[in-house]
Amino acid sequence: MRARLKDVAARAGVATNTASTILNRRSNSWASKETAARVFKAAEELGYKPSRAALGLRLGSFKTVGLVIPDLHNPVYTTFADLLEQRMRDHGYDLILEHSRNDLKYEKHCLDSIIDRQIDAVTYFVSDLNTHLDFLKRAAKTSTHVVALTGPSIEPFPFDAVEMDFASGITAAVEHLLDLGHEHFAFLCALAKGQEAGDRPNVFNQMLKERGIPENQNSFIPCAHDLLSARNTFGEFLDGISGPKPTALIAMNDLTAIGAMRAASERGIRVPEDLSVIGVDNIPLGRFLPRQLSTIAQPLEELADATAELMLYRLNNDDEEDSKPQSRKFKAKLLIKETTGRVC
Amino acid sequence: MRARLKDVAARAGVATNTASTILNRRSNSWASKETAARVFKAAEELGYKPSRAALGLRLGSFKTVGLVIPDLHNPVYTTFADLLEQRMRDHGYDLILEHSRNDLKYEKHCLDSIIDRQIDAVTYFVSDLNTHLDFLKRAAKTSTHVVALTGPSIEPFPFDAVEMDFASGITAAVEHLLDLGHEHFAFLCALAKGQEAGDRPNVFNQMLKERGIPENQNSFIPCAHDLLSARNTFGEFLDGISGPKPTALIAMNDLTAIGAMRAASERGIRVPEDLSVIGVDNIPLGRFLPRQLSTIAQPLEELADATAELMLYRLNNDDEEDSKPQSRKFKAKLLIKETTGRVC
DNA sequence: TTGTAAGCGTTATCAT
DNA sequence: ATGATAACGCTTACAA
Repeated sequence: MRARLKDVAARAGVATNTASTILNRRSNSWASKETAARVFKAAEELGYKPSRAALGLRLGSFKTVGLVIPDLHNPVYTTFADLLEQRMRDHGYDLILEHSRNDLKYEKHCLDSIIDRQIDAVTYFVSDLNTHLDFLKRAAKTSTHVVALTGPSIEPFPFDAVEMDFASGITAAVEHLLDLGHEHFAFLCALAKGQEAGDRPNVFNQMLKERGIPENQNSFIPCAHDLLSARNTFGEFLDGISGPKPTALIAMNDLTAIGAMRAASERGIRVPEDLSVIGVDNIPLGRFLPRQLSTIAQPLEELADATAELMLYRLNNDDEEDSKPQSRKFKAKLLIKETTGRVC
Repeated sequence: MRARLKDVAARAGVATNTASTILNRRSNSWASKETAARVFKAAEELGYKPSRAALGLRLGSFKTVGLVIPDLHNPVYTTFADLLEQRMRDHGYDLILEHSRNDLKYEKHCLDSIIDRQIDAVTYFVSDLNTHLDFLKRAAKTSTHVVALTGPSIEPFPFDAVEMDFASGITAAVEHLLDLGHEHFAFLCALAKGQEAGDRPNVFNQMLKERGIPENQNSFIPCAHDLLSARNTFGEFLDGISGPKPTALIAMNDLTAIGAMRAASERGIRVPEDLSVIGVDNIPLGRFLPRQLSTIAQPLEELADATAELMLYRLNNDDEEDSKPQSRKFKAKLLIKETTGRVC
């Protein structure tokens, strides 16, 4: 059987609590060096590890934070998870990773599971604010700290948030494509299951209209988050198109950009000669494709830093519940690589 | 504050243990429908969730299993993790995912952390058997069940194992390349930090020698697991080579194959015209590259099935500690796609 | 310096 | 049918 503190104490010939005090190097321990040494030795010999269950029960915390990502297979999220884990571990917290499979229903399940576990804090990518406002409130009730990873909000966000603004990056991308002479655009938008496109098409159309491109020269193509869906959706779009094909594609994430490029290549469409492609995320993989993927980059390290910082602040100031929600804002940057070119 | 069972009982006007019995639908509960309904209602209203900490302490288990993967950024592992998670969740177990960053030292840390958490069972990719034989023994002591994901072992493996045999797949790959007329081979081998190449080069040389290719026409190139290392290592190899360049490359995993192909493309070497490439793993991504990646495929779903099955068997038969270790064996299969071709 | 005892939230045993 | 009570392993006053 697993060794308990009691066993360690017995073997060292002290009382249980004495062993506890010594092992935790509590300041009120005036135990003799000798005694302390005996206890450490006993713990070592027995391979003693404190029971997380007992610790959790007694201390009311597992020293663990949660991260819910939409997609375990998208490198942008695993990269972020990795970064955040390192930062939290440096401060003595474990990170539990859940993934919601790009499904709003399942996301709710993940968040519930996080709360169940009495995790100290959670951070997650907010796909739809309304859907989760009730979660945020419930989390607040069980005193689970939340840091939301979200788009920019106009009103002050009612919870701690790391806000990522893609708008300027997308605008820069469009303007860069216009400079290259492109006039026919496609916009591939990865949507979670159960998520609506919302006003994204309008935003896109509006942006182009302001720059002299009429609405009938733009195509808004909703698809799922995975490679296969991107390939199929964009492929079917290409096959079904009647007028002139788009010469420029902006994909809402790098992974779908890769899927779309495959669909193009299957149809003899060359990138970037026939089609310029810009993704979003700047996943490491993008730099290792035969053509390095042009992309709108998220500053992942800074996002992880900010997230860790906000979490740790709450974790360390558990008392001051009333303090104002904080937010950190970041902007995406256009990164031109090898999948964009002048229109032929 | 979070609602406790005591609160639910109070609100329903019953004793704590009665509430427990009812909520868990224990068979000895002869509670009246009325009482039961009241308890369920109270639990609902209070948003009652049992405390994992208390449950863990009382039941001695968290109904959780662990999976340690070498690399969170390699789709083959996240795919496996996803599959295993689904299967375990179907049987009421949560999956905790750790990644050891392809570092033998850190892997040990991960495994320790798993044991610490009083997790019921753990499965992990054995990179080096000797390094971890002591872990396996220690796990046995704390009655943490282990299923090892490992290469084929000659002697019966002393623990439950899912054995993956790549040898026949690699042989098939070599023979296929020979059929295509290749005579100069490179072998890119991803090694974990702290891991030795062992007899891999010899196995490789021997296999080719038996088929008429002298040793000086083979290159064994060790590298790390990541894209960047693969690109740099293979790039430097290409730059430094004096005699004829290899026309065939077998990379020990798809990710490094992608990195190596990038290095080739940067040097104007075309795939497959100038260089045939075969990876290992059959990651989904491989099918969405401009050239679909030829690969040696692991049957991931079957591996996940087998792993889940072995784990669940131990979990459900906690008593029969003495029963023999079991193993399930699988073979990799060659999958020819678009990155292999006749030598020009 | 060390020991005693209470308590964290739950389940299980035994009375009632 | 239901209720007291002990126990899981640990920390932390407080007493000695």
